Amino acid sequence: MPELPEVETVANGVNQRVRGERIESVWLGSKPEPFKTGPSEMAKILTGRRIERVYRIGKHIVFDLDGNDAPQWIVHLGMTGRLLVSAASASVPLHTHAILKLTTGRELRFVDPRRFGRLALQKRVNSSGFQGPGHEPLTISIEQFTSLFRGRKTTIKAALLNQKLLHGVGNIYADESLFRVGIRPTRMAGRLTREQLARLRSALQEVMQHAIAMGGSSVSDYVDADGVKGYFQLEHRVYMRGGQPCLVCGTSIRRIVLAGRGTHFCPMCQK
DNA sequence: ATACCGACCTGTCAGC
DNA sequence: TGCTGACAGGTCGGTA
Repeated sequence: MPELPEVETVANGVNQRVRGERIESVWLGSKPEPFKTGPSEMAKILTGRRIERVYRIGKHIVFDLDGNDAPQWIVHLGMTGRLLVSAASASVPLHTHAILKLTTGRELRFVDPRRFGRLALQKRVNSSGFQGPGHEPLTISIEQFTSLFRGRKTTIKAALLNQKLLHGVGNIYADESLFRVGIRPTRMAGRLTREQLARLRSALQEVMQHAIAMGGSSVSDYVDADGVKGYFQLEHRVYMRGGQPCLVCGTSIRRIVLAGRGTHFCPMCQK
């Protein structure tokens, strides 16, 4: 489900609702567990901690916890993960894998039907926290951005999805940003000009900032921390519009499979 | 080192 | 109505 704008929306929403609260008790269920750390160890470490801050790095949601040498709690939503702040009396959805009971009586719940999501504890190294695998798309400089793709013998679509280069870009925003700059997803990343890459960086940042402002894209079951849908899916110009007319020129939008993912583009507008 | 491909899961929808 | 297959926003491990 979630890419950078959706994860940002969820992280901000959770931060506003649970920042400063203490974790009273922890329930971790389901098998096989979507946990990198063993569930009993994770529950033990989380219990009693105060949540100091919740924020996004790449597609990861990072929980800063109080206490000396406290690890960070990392949540990855996978494709269908949700992180909800609910009243304890609210019914527990199917596929709930974790419940953190907070001192205010509310619960932080992790729900994930497809179980592609992951929960992990991350030790701080030299007091520096979780860094993520790649560069942050919203703040990367033009210089850094263009150097990421230099000499790369793969398609620009695959390169955009590679989390070790940029983290946070997923299938929707890769397709949407490439459409907005008129670049075909099949183009070799290393063959793009510096000028094209500079425009791609701007388009990626604009489309993601716009999506954050609209609460993310709700394509199937994405919702924020209150269970509210985003609206950016109404702004999609190519994603999931295969066979429909291009909004700019009217040509039928093509859908192909690239890097194992559904890929959408306008054969007229994108060269 | 780098890149492709299938696997991991469940749910939904189109087509028969 | 009910079955089957294709597809879904992500990542990982094995293989080339």
